Amino acid sequence: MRLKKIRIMLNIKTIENNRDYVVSRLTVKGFDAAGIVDEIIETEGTRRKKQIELEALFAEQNRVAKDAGARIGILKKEGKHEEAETVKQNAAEESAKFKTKSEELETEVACLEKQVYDRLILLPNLPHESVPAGKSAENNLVVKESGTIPELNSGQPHWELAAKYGLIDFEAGNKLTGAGFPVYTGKGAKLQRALISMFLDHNIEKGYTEVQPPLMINADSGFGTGQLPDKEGQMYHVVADDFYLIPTAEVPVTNLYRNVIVAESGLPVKLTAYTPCFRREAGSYGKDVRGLNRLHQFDKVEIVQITRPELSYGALDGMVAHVEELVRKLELPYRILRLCGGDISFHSALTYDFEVYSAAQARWLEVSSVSNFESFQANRLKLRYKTAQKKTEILHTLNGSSLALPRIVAALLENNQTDRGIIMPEALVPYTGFDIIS
RNA sequence: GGAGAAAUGGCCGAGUGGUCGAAGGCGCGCGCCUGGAAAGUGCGUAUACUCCAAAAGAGUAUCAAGGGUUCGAAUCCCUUUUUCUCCGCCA
Repeated sequence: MRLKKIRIMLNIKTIENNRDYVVSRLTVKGFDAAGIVDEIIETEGTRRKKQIELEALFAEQNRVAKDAGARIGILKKEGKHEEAETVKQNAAEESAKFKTKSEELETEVACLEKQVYDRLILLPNLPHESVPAGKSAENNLVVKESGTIPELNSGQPHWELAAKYGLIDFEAGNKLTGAGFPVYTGKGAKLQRALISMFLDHNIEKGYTEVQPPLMINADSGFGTGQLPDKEGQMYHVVADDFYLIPTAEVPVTNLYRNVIVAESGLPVKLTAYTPCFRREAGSYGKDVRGLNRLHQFDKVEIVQITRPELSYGALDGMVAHVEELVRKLELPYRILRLCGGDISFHSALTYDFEVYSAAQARWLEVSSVSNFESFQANRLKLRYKTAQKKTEILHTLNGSSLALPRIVAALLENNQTDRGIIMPEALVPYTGFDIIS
């Protein structure tokens, strides 16, 4: 007998038991869920009823087959083949009574199941209570601002500085691939490597284990962390083998724990990974894509944590503090935002963004995004843990950038430019091997 | 890329159409034995979902994944994936 397992994406139970709460929370994200939620609850109710009926039919069929099987086994051993044949035919007849009905029900259940599933994946994660209301980035809440914004007399933007000092060749990237794929050269290349090493060391020091994951993932992984199906167009798709280029290390690293039941003693899981990230960024334009501001390929060091549900917000605070420390080491003026409902991502419950000030462009640039996904990803991933009492419980996943390189480089170049050249922050010098770019 | 072999529970490993959700062993848990331990010995040891107020109990599904044949599939057939051996290619 075959019955497809229901793929629990989100907790249907949560939706059923807290219908109004779910709907009202999702309005914070500007999402009108009432219709979908009601459909889910209704369809799921029907599905469950049919499912119970179906299982009862299967039980009958199994009973018939098992009884017959037991008798046939004995008869055959005794060499009574004719009697065995009779038992066989009786079983076939008896079973036929249930067959038609169960096949019909089976189709029906599969259909209902798909209906529920199709609607379930449309629902974003519920935002945390502290997520401010608001439609766009303007409504994000600045929770902290720190550092001094340098006063430049004749500040050049980073793309000019990059050309002046021979750090980045955007033209060459255009030739090799296309816009958004820069070529780093000389001290520019070394600076990349230095930042990556510094960031990784900082994370390792704080108990994160370094991982080097694949840069391509399959569809299951894309689904597990929520890139699929709703963000399909943002990933590069390798058609010949049906792989996707990772948009962030979060995807392969978190998916290490897809379909895993972790022992409670193994928690929290803390991983860090450096990878290039590939994003199609369809629909971007203007000053947002100038220079390093928005690229199709960029470098990022990521941190991922997996914790027990009751500890996830403590872990989120810890990660924010951790990233803040790193930004301070770079001596960049920064601010921390709590994203409002309209700006927070589909799968996040609470997100803090870090922005550094880019002096020559006179604007804030996002360099890190630290989020708690609560059980949203874990549900998709089927990521759970065993309690000391041997109960299986869902986990929470979190991740953050620590840090994304391009805009850090942009800010470093712009903010630290002097007549003599670009001064490196002290903490970075052991990694670059030079203290000034001139 | 070609040819062959294989995939079984936490691990090892038996099982080629029927009393099989799966022998046996290891590991693990709880007892007994012991002054204590080891050895020995007894019992128990997968996951998900559902029914039930809950417990007890029961049902369904799962032997790489998906599909098929059959009254009945770990076992037969098809597809896919992965692993091993040989050949080819290669950093």
